[in-house]
Amino acid sequence: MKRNSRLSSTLHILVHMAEKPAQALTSEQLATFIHTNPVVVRRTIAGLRDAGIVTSSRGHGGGWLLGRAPEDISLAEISAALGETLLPFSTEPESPGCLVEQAVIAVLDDFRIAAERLLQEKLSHITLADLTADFRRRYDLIGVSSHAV
Amino acid sequence: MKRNSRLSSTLHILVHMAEKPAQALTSEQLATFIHTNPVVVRRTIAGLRDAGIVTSSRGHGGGWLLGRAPEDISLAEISAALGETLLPFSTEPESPGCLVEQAVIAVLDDFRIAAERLLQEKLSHITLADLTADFRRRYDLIGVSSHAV
DNA sequence: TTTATCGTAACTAGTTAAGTTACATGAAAC
DNA sequence: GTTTCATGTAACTTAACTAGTTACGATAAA
Repeated sequence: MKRNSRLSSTLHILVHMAEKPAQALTSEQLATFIHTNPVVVRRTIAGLRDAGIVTSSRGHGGGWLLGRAPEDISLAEISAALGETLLPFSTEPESPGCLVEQAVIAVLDDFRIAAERLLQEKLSHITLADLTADFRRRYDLIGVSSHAV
Repeated sequence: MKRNSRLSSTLHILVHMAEKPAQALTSEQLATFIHTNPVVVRRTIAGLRDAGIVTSSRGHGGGWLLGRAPEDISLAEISAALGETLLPFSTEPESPGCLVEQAVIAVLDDFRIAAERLLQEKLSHITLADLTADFRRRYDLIGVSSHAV
């Protein structure tokens, strides 16, 4: 799993879970999907469990399941549950008392807050169901072309 | 200079330059503003010179000057010149051929492109002049309160 | 009781970016 | 023309972050 691909890796995992809604998938299985380690998976999606997006169960036959219907899981929630920051730049003061810095931070913070709200709004309209639908389309296309050839 | 604060540090520097439009400021001076090393400054704002946002001159009396009026320098240009990525997540394929991944990347890429355009648009409306104006307001406020006390 | 699974702490390794040193290049001042 | 002051840049060091790994306790089904 590369740097900065936690969101896409997590979505990858979730689509697989959505495709097998009745079957608990183990961290081991999920890890193979994104070519990584089971512990990394558990660590990465621990936040999703806390947010109710997925559930986990221990012991024999245990594993991971979606916590609710794919239509009710938005990318905004997933991103937030991962603790991802939408905008990469920081606005932490480094020279408290410097008026120039204060002005810079004020303007940048205004932008950051507005931008974050905007991105969150956009992400809240994309659901896991949209992703599975897109996957299904691709899957069916391959099927058709296989028949054709 | 902390991680991820290249944009705000650079803006800090630029406001100082805008406040002394006739005086070439050395990397040494700029470095003290943001508590770092002259070489780090040169490296950081090298891209701004290539973009014409600032100019530099060597030798005795040399240093850095704004390349044009603060009203004509937008945060969008500055951010771009720094090589900053507005959105932090990657959409690089890691399992080419996996339809799930393709679906995830497709949806995420659509979002990323739209979001980037949106952020850039917003940033293009904020200029260095806005920052200096904000600084001036704060500066004058302090002055007034000093008089009052 | 055994086996399969998650939860989590602790450590290792790889990557990135800042910080630093060193020196060549260029331009003004004397 | 020599000295001084600046940038440009390569090369190295250091610090921080994060993925990856190992280990083991807790839990639940067979």
